[in-house]
Formats: sequence, C-alpha cells, structure tokens
Amino acid sequence: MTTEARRKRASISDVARLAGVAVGTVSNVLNRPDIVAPATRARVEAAIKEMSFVPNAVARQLRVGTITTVGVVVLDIRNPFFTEVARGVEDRLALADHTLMLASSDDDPARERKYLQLFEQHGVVGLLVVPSGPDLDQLLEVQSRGVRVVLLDAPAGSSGLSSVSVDDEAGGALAMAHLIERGHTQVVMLNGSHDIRQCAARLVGARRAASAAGLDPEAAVREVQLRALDSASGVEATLALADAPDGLPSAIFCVNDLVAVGVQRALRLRGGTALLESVAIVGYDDIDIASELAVPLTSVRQPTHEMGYRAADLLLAPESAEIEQVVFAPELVVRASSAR
Amino acid sequence: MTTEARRKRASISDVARLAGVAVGTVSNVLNRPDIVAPATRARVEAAIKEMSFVPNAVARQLRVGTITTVGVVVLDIRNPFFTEVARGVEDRLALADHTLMLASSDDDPARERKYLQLFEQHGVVGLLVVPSGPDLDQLLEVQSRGVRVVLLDAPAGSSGLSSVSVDDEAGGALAMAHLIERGHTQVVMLNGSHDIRQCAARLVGARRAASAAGLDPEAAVREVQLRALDSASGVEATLALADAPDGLPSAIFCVNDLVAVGVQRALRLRGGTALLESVAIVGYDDIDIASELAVPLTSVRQPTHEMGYRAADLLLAPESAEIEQVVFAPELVVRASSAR
DNA sequence: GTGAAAGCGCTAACAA
DNA sequence: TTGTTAGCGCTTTCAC
Repeated sequence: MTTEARRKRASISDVARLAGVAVGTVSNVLNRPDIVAPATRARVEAAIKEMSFVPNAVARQLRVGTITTVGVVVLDIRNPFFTEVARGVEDRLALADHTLMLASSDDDPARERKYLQLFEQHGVVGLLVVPSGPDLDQLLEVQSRGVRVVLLDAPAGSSGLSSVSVDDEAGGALAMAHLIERGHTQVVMLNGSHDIRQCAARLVGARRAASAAGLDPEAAVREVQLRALDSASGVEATLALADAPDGLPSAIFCVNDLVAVGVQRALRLRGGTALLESVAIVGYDDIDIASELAVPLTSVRQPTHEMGYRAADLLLAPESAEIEQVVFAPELVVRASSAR
Repeated sequence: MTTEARRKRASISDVARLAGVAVGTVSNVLNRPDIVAPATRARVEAAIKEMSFVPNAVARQLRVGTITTVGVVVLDIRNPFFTEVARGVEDRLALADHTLMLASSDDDPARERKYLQLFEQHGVVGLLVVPSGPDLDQLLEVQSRGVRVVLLDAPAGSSGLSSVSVDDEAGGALAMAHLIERGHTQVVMLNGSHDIRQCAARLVGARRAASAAGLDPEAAVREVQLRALDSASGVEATLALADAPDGLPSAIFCVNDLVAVGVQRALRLRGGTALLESVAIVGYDDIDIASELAVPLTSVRQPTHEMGYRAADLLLAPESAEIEQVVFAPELVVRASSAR
C-alpha cells in the first residue's frame, strides 16, 4: 500500500509494463488464469499487487457491453415497506454478484423520470420501479431500448411489462371480512387518495367483502379520505370523527399501520385506554412495531422481502423469459386491536 | 417509440449518420448546445428523438474519467437508523445529480470487502461506509487509490479518514444522568457485545455520568450482555432479571429501542400494566414508534438524516478539502417510560 | 503461451 | 461552426 494518494488509478497497461508482458496477457490472468503459464501468471500477479491494481469495471463494461448493475426506484426508502422490498432485491442480486443503485422518487413523476434516465444512461441491466403514477409510457420506452423493466408493487396489466405486486383488493376484503365476522356492520375506512392505486383497490376489496356478507357496501364501509398517510393524519381524522354528530364508529380500517397508530393515539388522547379498547382497528402493512403498540394491531401483511426477491429474479431471468406478472396474496395477522 | 425491442442501443455515431453530421457535433449538442448552429442543432435533436438515443454514461465516464456515483455500505438497510442515514445521503447527492449504489454488509467483513471492491471497480467517486469492524486497512488502501472515503457512524480517529458519527459516550451519559436525576441509583444496562464500538462507548458514558453524580460507576450501572440487539433478546433478558434473586431493577437502560420494546413486552407479560409502569426505561435511537408504545419510550435521538447529508457533503467536497471528522451530539427525548 | 491491434461510445483538441 | 481523430481501459481475435 502506498502512503500517498495516487493521482490516477493504475491501468492494465501499467501492470503489463511492470510485469514485462502484453496487456492481453494481464487481461488473461484476470479472466482466464488457467490458460497462462504459471511463471508468467506469478509475475503478473506480483505486479498487480505491487501497483494495487483494481480493474476498471467501466472500461470492461464498455468493451463487453454487459453489466451487473440494477436500478431500483421506490417512492421513499424510509418507508419500511420499501426497505424490506429493497432488501429482498439486494439479497437476490447478491447471488448474481450484481449491485443495486437506489433512488427515492418521493412519488414525484419528474423525479422518477430523472432517475430512470440517469440509470439508463449508466447502462443498468434492468430497472425495478414502483411507479409514481399510472403512466407507464416512459417505462415502456426504456424497455423497448433493451433494458429489462419490472414493476414493483403495481400490476402491469396489459402494458407488456413484467410486474410483482400484492393483491390489494384481496387485502381490503380480508380486513373487512374479519371485522364483519367480529360483528361490525358499519366500519369507517381511513383511506388515501384514489389516485393511489392501492388505496382505491383496498376500498373496492372492503366493499366487495361487505356485499359478499349481504351488507350494503356503501353503507357498511364509510370512507374518509386523508390528506396524508401518516400518523398525524390518523390523529386528525379520528378526532374529527369523535367530534362529529355520528360519533366514533365501532370499527376503523386504516389504509396503513401508520394511520392506525395515529388512530390509537387519538383515542387514548380522547378517552384513555377504555376508549382505545372499545373500538376495533385494523391496519395494513404489518410494520415491525404493530405487535408492540399499546394495543397490538391487527394488520394485513404483505410478503415484502419476497416481492423484492422475486422481482429481482424476474429481472435476472434469461432474455428469452416471457413477460410475467406475479401477484402475491396478502395475509391477515389478527391481534388484540380487533378483539373488541 | 419502436414497438419492438432493439437489440442494441443507438450510439452517438448512429445519430450523427442519421442527422448527416459528425459525431463531434452530436456530442456538442449534448454538452454545449449553445455553440452549435440552431439549424444543425434542430436536425440533431430530431435524430436523437427519432432513434430514442440515450447517451452512454459508461463511455462518457471512461473518456472523461469523472463519474457521479457514490457507493454506500451500511450494516443493514432494514434498520431504520441506516435508512434515515441513507435518505440523508440521497438527498445531498440529488443536489449534485449523483446517484447512490447501496449495499448491506450484514456486519460481515467479507461481505463488506466484496462490496467495496465491487464499488471501486465501478469507479465510484467515493464511498460512505459504516465499517463492520475496527479494521480500516482496506478503506485506507481504497482511499490511497484516489477514492474518497467517509466513515459513517464511526469516528475515524487518527486513521486519516474523514468521518461522521455521533458521540455515543455522550448518549450513554445523557441517558444515565436522566435516570439518576429521576432518583435511580442502580440501573441495569442491557447492552451488546463490546466488539460493537457503540455498545462499549454507551456503557462508558453511562458509568461516567454515574461517577459525575458521586456514585460508584460499577455498582450504579450493572451491565447485562445480550446475544442480539432485538426485541426477542430484550424479552429474554428481562424475564431472566425478573426470575433472578435480586429481582427487577428500578430502571433499565437499553442499548437500542428494539431491546426496550422487548423489555416492555416482557414486563407486561409478567406483571401487566402495573409492573410495566413501575420500572423506568430508556432506549436509544428514538425510532418512529418509540412515542407510540404502550408506554411511550424515553430515548436518545441521533441526527440520522443530518449525518447522511453531512457525510455526502464531505464526500462531494472539493479535492483540496481536508480530512474532517464530524461528531454530532445526541439528544434525549423524555417520555412517559422514565417518568416513574 | 504470448504479443499486437482493433474497437466498445464518447469527448476534446485541433483542423478545416 | 463543423469535421476528424486520438485515446480513455479493457477484451478478444488473430498471428506468431
């Protein structure tokens, strides 16, 4: 190791010169060591160590065309849902010695576009993206240029893309059916904008379950739309419900666990543990601490890690592989919050 | 947009041919549009669109040497602490149009080494790494080859690296001083292995605070080492304490919030809410749901996002910039769990 | 088994 | 203003 910072990294020809061989030979000891004579190989390896030579993957990529980088665009890496997915992706890529370039679009189409472009310029093998809107044109364009694209957490429909997603209608239905079984015939659903596909689908599912149970879907599931999908909005909406003429419902279905956390906080604020325990709550995502809340939260779990893993798997599949749309089934985890 | 997948991406010379100009001219409209005649520029731009040409950043990089990718290695991206840090990094990099390659080392030096090598081969401008052990040799080597390296969440000491970290001794002291102030003269610290720098430092800090308050540090802070730093270990350790001859202490300081969550779970399991409220608990990290637990958790907060942001800032600093070691101060967030 | 050389896509220097 | 060309570091024929 040299003590002083080098201005430029050593190249293969520097090594060749030092070892007194041709660059092709150095390349050979790097890539097919078996075909070079032991003596020469030793000499080259010594030179490599001596110069602390690190092969330039960029030059290699330019030459051979192929590359081992995958771009991932999620809405926000701080969201545990996405970090679990990202970890699944990473774990699958590691098996293939690929690396992951990651970006958060913040659900902003402009940011998404910027990152897609950046990644494509960098020549990624493929792109895993949680689309920020319903417009898949740019993704299709990218795919038409030979970059594999897999949609994450959104069904690709008939667009011609591969995708890995979870059945959100089924999730909504699961939650609602459970509440109905527990005797609730009127639930409030704290939901996000229907521009968010998941939100719309979960409501559809909930209403479907109501119908299936012989209830009037519109009456059985009253929707309240939130500005944001965090705990603060959950608090706000719950307080508003409590202050409304109708008062609090006997059951609340939250479009995600953070909102549910807010609901719990608001209930405790308003009426202490007694009130908190008197209304049934179901969340969505089954985040880590759902089981650790004041009242452990019943929640719909999605196979996050597996989604990421599978998506990376599709991406890495041989070129010949067909477009495939994987839909995972969610699962209900019942805890105290819906025990009545 | 072509319907059919292209076998190969269009190159700058394809565009030049179509537009009837030289490659240099195409390069110019890409990089210095102002110096090319409007008419030619329009023609070239049309050709670019026509072929849906995407400049090859790899070739560009090979040519100009400079690049806009930064490698980040954390222990586990699922850990909220690291995802917050990563988001800080990402936010800073976005300002400079840089992208982030991310990997989780799982605290395994071999994995760390592999990723560092991968990133270096890819020619990253720099590396932000949460070191998996005390051995910084590889990082120094990498830096000696001209790759900027900034340590994350670990002080670089006199190694010659830049670093951004949080003062863990101060954090431990903060927690202990608070408990002392609340009247506890004997606390149990649920800690991890001292091989983990943070664990060792937090204990040192806690004992320092005890000394400062005139207590015998060894007696005031009794350490119990955990196998793992998750809630399951917290449960296990707490049950063991409860069953021991000495019984439960009046206060427990947990090396992180997950452990604290486990402690709360165990206490509730053993003696219900009453027991839970009878022992003071302080956690570390101030994770999102610390405020949402059955008994909201007092915790030591670290400026995670800012750490990442600052680290990226150091990395992006002009070459001339000096080695710098930034140490952030933690902050105590007091909630009900330590109110007695 | 090894060397020489072409060429991947691009930029920058220089020529026209 | 535009064209021509060398060369970034590497792999891969093709001779030797």
